[in-house]
Amino acid sequence: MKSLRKISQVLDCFTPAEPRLDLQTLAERTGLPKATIHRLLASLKEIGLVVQDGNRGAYRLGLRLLSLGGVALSDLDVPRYARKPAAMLMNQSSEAVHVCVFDGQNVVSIDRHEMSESNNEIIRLEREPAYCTGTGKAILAALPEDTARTQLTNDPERYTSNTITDPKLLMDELSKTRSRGYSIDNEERQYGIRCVGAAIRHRNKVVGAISLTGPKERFSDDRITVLADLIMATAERISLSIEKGGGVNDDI
Amino acid sequence: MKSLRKISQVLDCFTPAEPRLDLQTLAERTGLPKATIHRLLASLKEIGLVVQDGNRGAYRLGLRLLSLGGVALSDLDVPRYARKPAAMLMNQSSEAVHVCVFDGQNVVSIDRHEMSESNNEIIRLEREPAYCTGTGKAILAALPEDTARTQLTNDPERYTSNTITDPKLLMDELSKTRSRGYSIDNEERQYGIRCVGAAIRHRNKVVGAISLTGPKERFSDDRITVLADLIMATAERISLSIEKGGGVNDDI
DNA sequence: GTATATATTCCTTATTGTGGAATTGAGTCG
DNA sequence: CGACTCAATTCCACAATAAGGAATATATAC
Repeated sequence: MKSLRKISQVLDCFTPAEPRLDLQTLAERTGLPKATIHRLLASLKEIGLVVQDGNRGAYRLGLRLLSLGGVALSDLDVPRYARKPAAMLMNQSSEAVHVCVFDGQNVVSIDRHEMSESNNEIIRLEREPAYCTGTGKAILAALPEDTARTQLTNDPERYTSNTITDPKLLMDELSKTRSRGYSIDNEERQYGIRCVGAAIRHRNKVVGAISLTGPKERFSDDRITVLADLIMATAERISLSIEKGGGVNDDI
Repeated sequence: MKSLRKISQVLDCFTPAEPRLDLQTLAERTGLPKATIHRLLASLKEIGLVVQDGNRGAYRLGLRLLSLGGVALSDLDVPRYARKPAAMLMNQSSEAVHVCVFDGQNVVSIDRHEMSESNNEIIRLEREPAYCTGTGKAILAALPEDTARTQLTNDPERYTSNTITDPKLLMDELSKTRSRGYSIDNEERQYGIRCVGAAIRHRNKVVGAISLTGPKERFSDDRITVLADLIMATAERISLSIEKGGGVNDDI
């Protein structure tokens, strides 16, 4: 179904940074003719995946996507079982905790626990790039090698000078991560920010990951070793409780 | 685009209660031939909106929907501005608070504040039926009459003996809600549960709603009057802060 | 009031989706 | 272990449907 691939391209143009786009921009970004995009958008509007401001205004994604996403999420065990251990981990470490789910294709951040209750940011249901985040790398490392390689096909974007973009080096990094048991993000996504992450498993398959994030000043190599133990213990506890909880879900 | 309508039908089959469906079930529910659905699912799988267990297993919605939903949500002001007032409202009333957003088509519950920190349930990003919930009715009542009528086309499902399913009666109920300034859900969605709700506006357009929910024992008619004042004040405060916050979003 | 930029509609062609029927594969029971 | 059953998957001839260049309508700027 060729048109669906076009639709996918169109949907991908919308990002949290640019949630509203006009026809022209969409045409430029996708390289598709305006008439085509217009028709696609009209159809997407009809089924509620896209909403248009006013009658001739900008287009944006519809909330139906959110409720459908809620259905996808409700099927997973990770959010349920990770919530409390994640909160505990935050208290133990005094650092920000992130929880991600993985359904075999996407790494999505679903929960965040922070010490400062400023918390003026809503939970970000963002798709995280896998190759340069604590959670993402933990997940990639826990995948079978060839699956991981597949995930790395689309060429990685560089965010900082530390971002590992060479697929070969990335595979090496994953193998290091694997033997270590935890992942490290050393300012690969954002300058000044380091992470430690570990995979959450169910029936020997990765279903998510958990990570600690903080400023590099607090995340010295030594402290990372300490945090790594906490993270791995937490990930292990979550994995076990999913297993015991009879979690029949997350079966990828 | 005819196939997109079919895709919409397929996606709608998935619910939190039944997040995994096999081809046959989908064929029965949609009334479409299996070959057609199979092709649609293959395409949906390709773009990550649907995931399949193993190679021949059940289908379920992909997390890409969640990240796309996150983009849709990130564009709205309500979650940002409603969070704190909602928490305050919970403390004032000692009842559970719900926050919904509305993008002109969908009413989606995005936040919930409860006293009991048992909180073993993740935020439900569920689509709420509009015609029988506190938030939904508040939103419908705040819409222009004809828009509201349009929203009520698809025949309402009956959840309890109190559910108002007759479109005519619903329109009356909305007009009552409008003059009252707040909505009441009197065990219309679930036996034993009552709600009071009020709309959140931006530039004179509804962009969401907030509600208090509780057991009917605690939600006597008298108490509802008291809670209604709280709810309306909170909704008003949120509306104002969106307005002042220069919220350029939520412009429907 | 005119110019310009942008969204929208039109219309013909051939590309693409359609779905009944046949096939393949996975369990299951004797 | 081999036949049976049930569902998922693939095939393919047919026709409906999406494609997209060009024309038109609408909003905004000047």
